[in-house]
Amino acid sequence: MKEVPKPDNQQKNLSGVKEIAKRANVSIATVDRVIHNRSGVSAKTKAKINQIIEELNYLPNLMASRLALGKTTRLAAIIPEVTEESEFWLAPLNGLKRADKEIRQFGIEVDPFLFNPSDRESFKAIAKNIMESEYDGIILAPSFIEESKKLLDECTRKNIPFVFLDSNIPDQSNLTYIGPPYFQSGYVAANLLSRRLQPTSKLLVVNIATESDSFNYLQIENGFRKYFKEFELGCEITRIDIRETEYESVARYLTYVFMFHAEIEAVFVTNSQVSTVASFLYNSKRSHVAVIGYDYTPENIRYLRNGTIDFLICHQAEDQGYRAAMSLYQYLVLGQRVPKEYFMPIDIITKENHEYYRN
Amino acid sequence: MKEVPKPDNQQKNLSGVKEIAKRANVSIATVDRVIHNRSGVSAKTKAKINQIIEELNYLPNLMASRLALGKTTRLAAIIPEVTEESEFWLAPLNGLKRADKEIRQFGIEVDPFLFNPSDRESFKAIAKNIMESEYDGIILAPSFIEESKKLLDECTRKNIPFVFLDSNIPDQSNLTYIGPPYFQSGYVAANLLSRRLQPTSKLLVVNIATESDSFNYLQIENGFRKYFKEFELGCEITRIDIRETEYESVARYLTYVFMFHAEIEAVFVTNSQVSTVASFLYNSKRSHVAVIGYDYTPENIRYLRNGTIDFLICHQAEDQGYRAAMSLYQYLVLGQRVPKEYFMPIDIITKENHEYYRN
DNA sequence: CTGAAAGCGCTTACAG
DNA sequence: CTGAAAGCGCTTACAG
Repeated sequence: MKEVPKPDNQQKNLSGVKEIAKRANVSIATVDRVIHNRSGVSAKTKAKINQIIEELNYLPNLMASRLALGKTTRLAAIIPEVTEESEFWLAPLNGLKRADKEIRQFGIEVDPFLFNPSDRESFKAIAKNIMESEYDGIILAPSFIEESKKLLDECTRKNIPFVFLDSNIPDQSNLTYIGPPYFQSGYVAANLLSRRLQPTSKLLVVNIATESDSFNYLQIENGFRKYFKEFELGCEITRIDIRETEYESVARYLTYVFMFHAEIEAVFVTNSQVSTVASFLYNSKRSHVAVIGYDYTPENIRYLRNGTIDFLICHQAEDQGYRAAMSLYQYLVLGQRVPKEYFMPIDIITKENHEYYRN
Repeated sequence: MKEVPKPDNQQKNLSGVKEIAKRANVSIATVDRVIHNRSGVSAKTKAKINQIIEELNYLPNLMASRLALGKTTRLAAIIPEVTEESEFWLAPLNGLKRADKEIRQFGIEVDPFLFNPSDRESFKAIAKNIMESEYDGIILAPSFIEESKKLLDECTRKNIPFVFLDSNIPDQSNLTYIGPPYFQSGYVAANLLSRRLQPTSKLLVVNIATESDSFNYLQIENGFRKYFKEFELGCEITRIDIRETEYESVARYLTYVFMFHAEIEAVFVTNSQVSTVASFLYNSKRSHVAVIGYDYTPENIRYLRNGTIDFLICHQAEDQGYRAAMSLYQYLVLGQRVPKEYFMPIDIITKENHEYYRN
């Protein structure tokens, strides 16, 4: 059908700045001023142009706009570095990179800055660096609350939008929060575990974390307990906080706990450190204990596959990074509105479905 | 910091067609010819230009290219219409619309065409229509196999890329398949049900579908049975095919089945019609029967919430539509390679996590 | 086989 | 307060 000559370029773009200018009897420069609400246009012509814009249902051509602007919008993403204890953060980082790759050609750049999650100073140094570098938007995993707030106050003053990634600080002027609904997530964990329990079973809740003000686990635990209360399950819940992440320390604590509570039938680990607990249970031949925890990390998947971990709850970590960047893009570049919160789904990962999961 | 004058435009783009042209001592028109592999360039200059492109690590500016091209790429999406029995298709349709909205500004347009899934003729009519309309790419839910093949042969002849959505036809020259891994999905269903069963339990597999050559359910059932075989679970599996979708017909069949197999403890419905079965079980007060089925439709969610359905397996139907369109965009516009298969995750939806699910 | 020129739709100094 | 003109990086007739 290629040979059929198509009468193509007779109708030129009937709703560009040119057309508006023509109809309003002004130059395109003036139209441009009105479109961007810049000063220096008489109220009268401004009104006229705006009316024509309405009539024409004008939408600016984004490609042309970006091309002419020629400037690049820069986003800084501040997240924990990826180490053995924070393997989780590989996925959000990948999501940020995917976003960068996708929108770079439209003049948006995403620069990741990785801080050491057990070192406040490393965070401060990065925050300082960023504030000196004139970024147009910030993506932030607010592990260190006070330090984060300081940074964000400055952003607010400079009118730089910022989004929270993976955990939220209430009452901030963030553009949006991209992350899990922690409370409900804990509730789901409880439900899954309860399917394996008797009303009289004993369970253990384990929180393993070093530094960081992370309060996510509190919401998780609240959701978890809510479930047992709601259904009046009489399970005895022991909880333990471990401030070290190495296997030896964790094993020592757990050995101690199991000494006093040998009948524990189920363990809930409130974050991705679940593989360490699984490792302990595996090594100490406690295969009957049901285990549930968080996140799609290689170690966790290993223990999911060998049956030590029964469920992993995941929140599409890669997508969190991607969406965090994209919401700034939507806001800054496309001028779209962005919902104040974007909750990730609560994904249930088992041995059977894990291989098709896209973290 | 705005007042600091930035020495900006001194370094112009050092890797555009202009720069290449300068270095190669040719005009940008010639560079353009080489970039797009058009004929009419001497082997020698072609080689030289290609070398410079290498050196400069040149990547064309997509915005400028689309802007200059001025033409729009048109994608046709052929999927079942959304009716009471095919509510599933609302989500992929929404995904297609989301893609359209997102890439329209780059000159790509996604046109949905909805056929009646129980009327081959409606499909044929649409196929004919599309073949006459010069689309640049096709998204197809291949419910009617022979008719689809006819359409796709023509696409292949005309060199129009096409992608399969939600179900696959083997051995076709499709760009990609976007949809569930059906076999494994059935396997997961079996695993979930088996958690509720004794080794001697009886179960029922129900397939409800009218017309359409859909063979997805076969893979699902194979995966389902594989699980029971693999773990040597002695459960007796009854299966039933119902070629009507109205409640009355389904209820009649099921009444009959339960007459002979009163002890059925679990039902697996191989598609989104699970709400009809749930409705029957609910009405006949068989709340002890475990139920699992497919898809996040309003009716299904209703029965998930009231506890009749225990699990829904979902495959991110909205995203399927979105990704189907985006893979054609990637291929046609961005010139990227696209994986031959993109399997959706196997999502497990329960009463507890459904409200955060993004279908 | 090759190049000069106009143009895509918007933006931005600059001059008035 | 307003406009003419050059330019963003690429594409496309058209002329040679």
